[in-house]
Amino acid sequence: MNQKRVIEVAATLFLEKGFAYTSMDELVRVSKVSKSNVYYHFSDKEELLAGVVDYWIETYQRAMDQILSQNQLSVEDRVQMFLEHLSQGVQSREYKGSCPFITLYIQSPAQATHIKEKIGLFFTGLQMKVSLLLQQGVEKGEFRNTIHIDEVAALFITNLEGALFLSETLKDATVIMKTASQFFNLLR
Amino acid sequence: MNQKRVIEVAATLFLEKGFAYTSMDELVRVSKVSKSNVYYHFSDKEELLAGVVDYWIETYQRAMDQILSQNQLSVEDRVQMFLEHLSQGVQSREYKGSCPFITLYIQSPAQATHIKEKIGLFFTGLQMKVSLLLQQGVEKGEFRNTIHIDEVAALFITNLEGALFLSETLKDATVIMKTASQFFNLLR
DNA sequence: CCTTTTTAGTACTGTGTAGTACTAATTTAG
DNA sequence: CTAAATTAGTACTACACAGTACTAAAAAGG
Repeated sequence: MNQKRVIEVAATLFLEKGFAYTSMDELVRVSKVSKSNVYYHFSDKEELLAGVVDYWIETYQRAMDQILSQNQLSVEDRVQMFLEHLSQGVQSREYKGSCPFITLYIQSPAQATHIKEKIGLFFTGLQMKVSLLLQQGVEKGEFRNTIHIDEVAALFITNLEGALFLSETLKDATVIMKTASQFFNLLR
Repeated sequence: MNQKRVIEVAATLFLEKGFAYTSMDELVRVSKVSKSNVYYHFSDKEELLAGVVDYWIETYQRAMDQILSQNQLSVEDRVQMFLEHLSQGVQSREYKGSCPFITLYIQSPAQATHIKEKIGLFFTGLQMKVSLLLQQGVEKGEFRNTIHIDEVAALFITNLEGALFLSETLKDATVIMKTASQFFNLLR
């Protein structure tokens, strides 16, 4: 079970200090798992990074599935609940690594192509989920039926990612909720 | 004039390989400027990074001022011209460092607070410029006059930054134009 | 022409850090 | 009970890389 612990510690260290600026020695110190044991589970630092990416993907996937499937609520309410959840995470990390995927993607070494691909796949999957949500919203009459679902879904995601990043640079998590509510405003 | 050359070479190396993954030795090799001369102009690597950030800020500021001030064109046309320009840059760098500011911000060492602040200021300045543009668009009747200028300006920027990042992960620059045109669609 | 600035070259230092080697204890599970 | 998996500890290696020291030649500028 040390493997899990190492990943969890690395997951926050990589966000708060950066992948390149986090040494294996520090990971050992913070996680209190012996170095030999760390290398027993992960052949090198890059493999650990891959594990961390998987960790964040699973974490976010779980949170999304849990919140977004509450079909009794309006689409906008569900999305806002999820964004509130994200917003909390950003603040609890003190605006470091606001979006784990942006942070890890950009900090991955150039040769770690499989990691970048993994993150790319996550976003294409995300796009499909958002499309389904918008579809629901249109059917329920929440949004006008003249919108182009897939394109607007892409717009939602670009806005979300940009909002997460800007919340970090501006140290202000409210942009996440504010820009989203403007977005929904424009869909009515 | 070697100072300028060093900055220009570093500006692209830092985007394409990453700040932490670009060694001063490689910079010396590529720029063909002697190491002693590099350190004559920049006291350390972080100061060079600051210079690179300034370089990108000036570059983008110039491009924006030049394109966005063509008042005879519609707001949407001007913005689309600018985005086309950005899109070219992304493709010419082969989807590495799509948005220089995201890339440099996230790759800066945690203690480089002045660099992060500089980028934060750039974005607040950008927000004001976009607000003015939207104002113009409303006055010209391009956009409906019920929109909340400042909040929608924020939405535009978050979308733009997100689109730049996603274009990198998806290796598809068209999201930049596509999401922007959806955005303008929603403003009419 | 003389002073200051900019440039080059070469060799070097020191340190941070990823990863290894090896032994041995402890835990898990069949 | 036994074999395999997991964990710890300690010491070590090898190397990349930021930054320095020093000398000296060009260039620029007044």
